Amino acid sequence: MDGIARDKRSQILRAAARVFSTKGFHKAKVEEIAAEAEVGKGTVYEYFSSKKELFQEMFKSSSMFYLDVLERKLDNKDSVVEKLRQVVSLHLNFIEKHKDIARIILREHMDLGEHLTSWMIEKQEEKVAYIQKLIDEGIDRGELKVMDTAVVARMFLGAVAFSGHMLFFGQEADTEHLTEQVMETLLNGMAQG
Amino acid sequence: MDGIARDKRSQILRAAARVFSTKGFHKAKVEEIAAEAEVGKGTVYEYFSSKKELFQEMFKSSSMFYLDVLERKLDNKDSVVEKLRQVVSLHLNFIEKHKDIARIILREHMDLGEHLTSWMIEKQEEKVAYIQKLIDEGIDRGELKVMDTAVVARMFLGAVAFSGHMLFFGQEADTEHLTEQVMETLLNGMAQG
Amino acid sequence: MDGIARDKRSQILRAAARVFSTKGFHKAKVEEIAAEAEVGKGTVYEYFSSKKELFQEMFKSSSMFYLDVLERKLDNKDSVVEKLRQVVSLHLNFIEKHKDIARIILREHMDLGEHLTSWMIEKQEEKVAYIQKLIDEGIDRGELKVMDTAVVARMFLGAVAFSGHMLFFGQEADTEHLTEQVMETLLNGMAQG
Amino acid sequence: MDGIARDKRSQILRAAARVFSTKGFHKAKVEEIAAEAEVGKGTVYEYFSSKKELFQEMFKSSSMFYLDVLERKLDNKDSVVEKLRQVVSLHLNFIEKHKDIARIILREHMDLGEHLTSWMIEKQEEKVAYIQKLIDEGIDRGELKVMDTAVVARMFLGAVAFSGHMLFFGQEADTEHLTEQVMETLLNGMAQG
DNA sequence: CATGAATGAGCGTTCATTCAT
DNA sequence: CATGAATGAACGCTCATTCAT
Repeated sequence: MDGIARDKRSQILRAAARVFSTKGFHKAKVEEIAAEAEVGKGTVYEYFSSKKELFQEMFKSSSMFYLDVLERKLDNKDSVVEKLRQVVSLHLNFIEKHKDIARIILREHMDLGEHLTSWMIEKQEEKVAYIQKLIDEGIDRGELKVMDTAVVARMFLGAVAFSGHMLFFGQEADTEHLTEQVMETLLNGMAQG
Repeated sequence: MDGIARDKRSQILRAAARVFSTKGFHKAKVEEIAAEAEVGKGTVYEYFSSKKELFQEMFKSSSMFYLDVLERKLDNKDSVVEKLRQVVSLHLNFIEKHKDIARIILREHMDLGEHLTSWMIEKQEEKVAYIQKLIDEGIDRGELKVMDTAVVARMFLGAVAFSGHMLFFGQEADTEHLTEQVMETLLNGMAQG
Repeated sequence: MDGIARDKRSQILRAAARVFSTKGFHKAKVEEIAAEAEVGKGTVYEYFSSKKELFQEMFKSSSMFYLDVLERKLDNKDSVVEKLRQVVSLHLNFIEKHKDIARIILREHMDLGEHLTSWMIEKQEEKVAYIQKLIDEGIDRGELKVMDTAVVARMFLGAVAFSGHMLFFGQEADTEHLTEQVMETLLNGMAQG
Repeated sequence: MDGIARDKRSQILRAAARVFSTKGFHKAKVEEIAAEAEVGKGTVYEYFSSKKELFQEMFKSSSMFYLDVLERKLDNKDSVVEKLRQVVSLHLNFIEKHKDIARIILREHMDLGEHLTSWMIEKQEEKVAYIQKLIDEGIDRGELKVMDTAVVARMFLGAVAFSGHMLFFGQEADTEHLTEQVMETLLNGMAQG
């Protein structure tokens, strides 16, 4: 009655992550999530007022976890380049380890109604802002070139996000190597000479 | 009796693009698409056997148009770098001009049932393959460094796709400038010196 | 433009018989009947005001044809027993030759809305009345026993109708032999001695 | 909370019997059956996966009930003639008491899609086989004449089924008397002397 | 708190019927 | 007369949400 199960709420949250990531928001049935969580259908509504809220909460707690790990690890890095490398590495390792949740984060552009979408766009913009701040810092320190950081921050995230697809579809599954490839290309470019 | 209305099929296709891009697949009602196209609900089913097929056809014709323009413009370019620049430029201009359709293409990672999703992933992988081929060619010609082209092709597309978000959310709306920024960063990297 | 096709009306009627008998009333599509008749869908409505009317007219003309043959053949028979034998024989031969239409007549108890049903019940009661009259005549002539003719007329038709199922499902396909069996049993009963 | 309402499932089944028998399969609306059963539309689908299944289950449980009564009553009869008389009597009494369900069993030749029809034909053929076995037994015991039992079994059922129409349309409503009439005619025939 | 039976709004789809050509 | 493109009323079914126990 404790230990693994801890409390019903996170039990449901974990089940939701599994089901939503497999089926997507619309195809996922509340009943199935309840079954997966080994609780009654009604119990889900004790903790979450709607399917939408359940999704948001699940997404929020996943992201939070993700961002928590990120910020903790980045604090003890000096060089911005190192920090960026950490972002890439963490992102790819996160995907590798939590394919469930990752599938959702990769799908961040999902089609969902009004508030939900705007809330997710907000979340995404937060991430952009975070990276942009990092790049700005890198320019100040002379580590990075002067660039349009708003654009480059988005490119950075896009490049990292799509490179993560390799872990799903590609044969390439070594996150270490993948991180190097991504950083090398982002830092020094594709051009010869 | 001609001109604007042209034929019902493309009338519906255009309405579908507008509605699907605004509401997403699941929230879009067939009835609303019909109303938007100024035809009866039944008429939609004269031309498309299901909502799913309507979506696919709309998506297909949009993509086709996009890829058509792409391939035509790329043929008369010599340098691979120039070709890649064209890819970026066309992508961003396409977004700028067809925000409706673009919203959908940007959402390419949507959650849709079985076949639909797999079909779209296929489409995406085609694009990856196309870019990868281009990069391979660039390496052969000595224009680009030796890289893991599978990874870099994805990064390239991710960087371009996300940079396009600027056109929706950012203040930056000059595609010319945006293209330069993106290419400069991708070719020469972010690192100083 | 003449000869086989004769006129559109009967062309449609024949197609209707084929399609209705194969699919039943509800599963039959007006469009399919039109196609089968090699006319446009709209043309059907030139001759019949609704699907229901088309069905009725088709049924009516089939029954009429059936009853016409019946009455003509019965006039030149003296004995009532001979007349009843003719009824059985004609019924079974009609089934054998026009399986299409027969399938419908066998299904006379179909589920159809209000008027249609009541009209068909009327038709059936007409047949009952006809047989009842025949049996009454037979009793008057001393050929048949005194019986509750209302009941026996129905039994007679029921026995004949169901025996006709043999032609669809059973191995027995010789209508001559079948007629004898049916008449023998109806006339002399099942009981030994 | 018990007694009349018993359980929802049979509540729906009874309502279905009433509505289907009045309107037939196609004209009956699931919503109306739900209303008749005083439950929500969705509740119907808690117990039956489709309208078709609801119909089948209703039909099955009706038939089962009918055949159960039949077989129980027949066991303690010695003479085959008595058994057949019981078949007739039970059939007619069943109709008299359960006009709802009877209307359906009388309509056994209904037009319904694929499986449903074939399943009902099967059911009918079972009944034929049952009667045929009975008649065979009667012949063995010397109670009945030697006849083509496949044909006669069908005739028997047809005669009984159609005689039952009297209870719906005719003035004759005394099942006792009706049974006698039917048996007398079937056993000893219509012919004088 | 926990449950799951009951609910009904909502939507995709069909197809008889109409009518402009 | 003949046509078939266009129409929309109608219905089966799903599933998020509620609430009596």
